[in-house]
Amino acid sequence: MNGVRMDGKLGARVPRYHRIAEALRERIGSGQLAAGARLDNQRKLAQSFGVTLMTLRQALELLERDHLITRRHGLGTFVAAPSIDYDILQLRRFAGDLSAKGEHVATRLLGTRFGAADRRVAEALRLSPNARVLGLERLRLVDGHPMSLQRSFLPSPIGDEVVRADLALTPLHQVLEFKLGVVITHARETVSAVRLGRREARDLGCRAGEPAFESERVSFNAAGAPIVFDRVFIPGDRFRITRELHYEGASS
Amino acid sequence: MNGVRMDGKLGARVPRYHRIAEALRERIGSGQLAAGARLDNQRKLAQSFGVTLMTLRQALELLERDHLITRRHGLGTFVAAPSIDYDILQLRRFAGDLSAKGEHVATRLLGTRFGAADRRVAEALRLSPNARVLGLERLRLVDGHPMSLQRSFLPSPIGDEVVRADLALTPLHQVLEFKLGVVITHARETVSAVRLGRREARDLGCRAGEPAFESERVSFNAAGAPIVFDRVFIPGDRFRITRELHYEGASS
DNA sequence: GAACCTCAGTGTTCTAGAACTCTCTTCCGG
DNA sequence: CCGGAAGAGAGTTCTAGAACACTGAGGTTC
Repeated sequence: MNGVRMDGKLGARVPRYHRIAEALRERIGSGQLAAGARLDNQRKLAQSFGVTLMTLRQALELLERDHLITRRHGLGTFVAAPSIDYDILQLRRFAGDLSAKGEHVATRLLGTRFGAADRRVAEALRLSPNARVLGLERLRLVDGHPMSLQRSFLPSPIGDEVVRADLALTPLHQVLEFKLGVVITHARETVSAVRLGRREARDLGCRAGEPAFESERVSFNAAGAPIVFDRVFIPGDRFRITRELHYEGASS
Repeated sequence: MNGVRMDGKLGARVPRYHRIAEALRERIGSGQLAAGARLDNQRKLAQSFGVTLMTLRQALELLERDHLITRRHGLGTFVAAPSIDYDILQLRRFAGDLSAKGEHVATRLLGTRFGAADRRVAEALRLSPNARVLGLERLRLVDGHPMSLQRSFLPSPIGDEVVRADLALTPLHQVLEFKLGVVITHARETVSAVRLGRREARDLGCRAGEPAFESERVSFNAAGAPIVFDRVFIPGDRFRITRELHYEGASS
């Protein structure tokens, strides 16, 4: 990173197996290798990349660690169903979380609209029912595939400012922080398992009735005032929550 | 050829590099290798275990993935600082310990049975596929209503002991701790959203196809050996995950 | 029909090196 | 005193196999 290797001769000192993994990642990302498809067997792959079996396997190792493929002894190597681990212990935000794993994350703004808050939104934001709020609808894409549908609601004073920013380019939390000086310090999140509604399913490119996570989150600033309410839908086959638990019991 | 242990059929066939990782894990766990200590260099370690560098490195790979060691190019291999995750530790279990909330919780034992481990179970418990495991099926009732269906799997040596206890009366973790001296110190849990199968729905008293949480958990003892695998189903309308998030001054 | 056997295809483990890179220390020339 | 060169010690990448183990399919036997 810092040590800039500009000396042309070596240039790319990326290990062979990294490059192979990259090439395969490409094939998977581009759809050339669809989810569930079986790759060539390892010996063939090794030969086609001109490396040893061991080297190829190192590449597969990388991909498996990222859940891009699964290997099954005696059967073959398969493109994994797209599914993402959300390490619930890491409080990093969604986008940051995934990009840390080397996936390409994009956000598509589906629309913004002022309207009346529904009951849950009003309650969460401590507004009177039917108060005017700004609603944002965004689709998160991971490697080009829809991952989650996010509906955010902001109280109209804040919303008035936010709506002037280019949300297609600037993440919401940056708009809040740098344009409005509002910093989110904590949040409360509730996750439940639901059936996808028709509209949500359409936007997410799957069938209505599919099981999904629904996460409702209220974010607060340091003063404890609610700033934004998010409702996120994530199809169950594209997402997992993992966490580590530590039981202390021993010394008590 | 090399000391292959042909003992019986159970648990044999553990790859060399797994055993080496286990041995090192032991040294680290016992304090023989303190945090921050540098291990022998890889070639020496390989020699002392009587394997090739490549094989030894596979063992180190495992340990690094578990954050037990860190490797630094040009410097050496070090026992990792026990840094990770002090804070958030919600020690309560995901599906357990609802009793903390004052509800009346009961457990009904639906059945116990020895059988062959399925792929996920075998993998999680590090057994060979189709190894014999004890399966327990339990229904958790909160205030008399079915809340969750829990299927637990234990390796047969442990299962043999467990099955003699009166699980209708004694919680599993107590049986493990007081009858077998096995203490669960940590676990890894993965939660996904699924559709309930017919059998599960029947036991839980709801309709097949309903959205539900599925939690898979592997519990480990202090030595890092997997002890029990749990698969829990909870209908989506009966349960929510709630958590508080605190964003530190991370400037990213 | 059920249970067993065998076999081809595929992933997994392991060997015995060789060459390379990275970090730090030491030493030499200025 | 400073700055670079040299070297030692450590991790990393890669080769060219060989032997082993798992899965599923298709026969064979009872």
